Amino acid sequence: MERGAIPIEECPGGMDLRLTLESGQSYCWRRDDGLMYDGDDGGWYHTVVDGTDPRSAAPAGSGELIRVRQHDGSLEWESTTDAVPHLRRLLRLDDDLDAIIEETPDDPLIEEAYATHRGLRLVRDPPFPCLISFICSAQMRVGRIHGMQVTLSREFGDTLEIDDETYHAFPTPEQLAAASVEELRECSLGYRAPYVRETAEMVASGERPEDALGSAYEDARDRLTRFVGVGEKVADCVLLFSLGYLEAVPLDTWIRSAIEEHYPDCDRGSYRETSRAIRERFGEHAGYAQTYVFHFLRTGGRESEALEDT
DNA sequence: CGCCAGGCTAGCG
DNA sequence: CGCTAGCATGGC
Repeated sequence: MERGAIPIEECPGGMDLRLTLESGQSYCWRRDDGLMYDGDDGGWYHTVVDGTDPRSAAPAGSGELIRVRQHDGSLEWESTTDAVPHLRRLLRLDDDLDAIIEETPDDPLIEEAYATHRGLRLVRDPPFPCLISFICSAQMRVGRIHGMQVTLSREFGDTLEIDDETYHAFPTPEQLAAASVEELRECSLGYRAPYVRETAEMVASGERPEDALGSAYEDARDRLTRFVGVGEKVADCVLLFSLGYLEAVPLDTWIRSAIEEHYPDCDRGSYRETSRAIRERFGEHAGYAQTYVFHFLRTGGRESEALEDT
């Protein structure tokens, strides 16, 4: 495997890998020890990325393994390829956190969240895994959403054998579309199983989530809701955590309670209008403020400690 | 046991 | 349009 390191100084505004990968925005990374939300700084995370153009008829098993940990002032990586461009893309290492925080409107809750979890970056997950993982997220806890993605990868994804270790890629649309609803239910998907299957079929037949790119924000959100199991909230998650719409603010139960408590004037009844009001309040990079506030509220304002298991 | 979790769909008025 | 019942599953 190739190896390398990216100094944290090259990440404007800093970087906290554990916060970034365990704050409930990405379900595309695994800890080596199999546990999320536990363990010390310095642990290794890994993911498998497409090694080929997704539009080509790629042969199975063409994925690239990327392993990374934060250690000694840098992001150390090991990979079957040059991981640097992948890490820059997936972890948004070029985002200037200082500038983003500076441009955010003055607000006590946002400022406390930024101060507590400094170094948390948004992610740029691959579109299909992001879409499926947030379809699975409906009425589900963060730890279990992660477990569902692990199971889906193990049951339906390609297998990579590297240095006597076994890694699983997230299943392709074709692989998930070929699964039966019963098989998906056995992965503890519950009533989300038919949603996942039907959406996988749609993507396999050519309607891809990344086709929303280029549309204005609300048009892109409307477009994503064509997928089965995708409403406005899940669409916002895909826009923010995969497609780079940094103004998206997913209105989940935590943010709704924050609106009720801290921004009651932003509650306009409908999702669309409340979304407009809170985006106006949070500024140009509203999605960054949302992600910090979400994690801050979900962890009860604590700086860092073990949260949930599985 | 009841309640809740990064909600959505279908069916109603 | 808006409103709501029903929906699987597991942890506390």
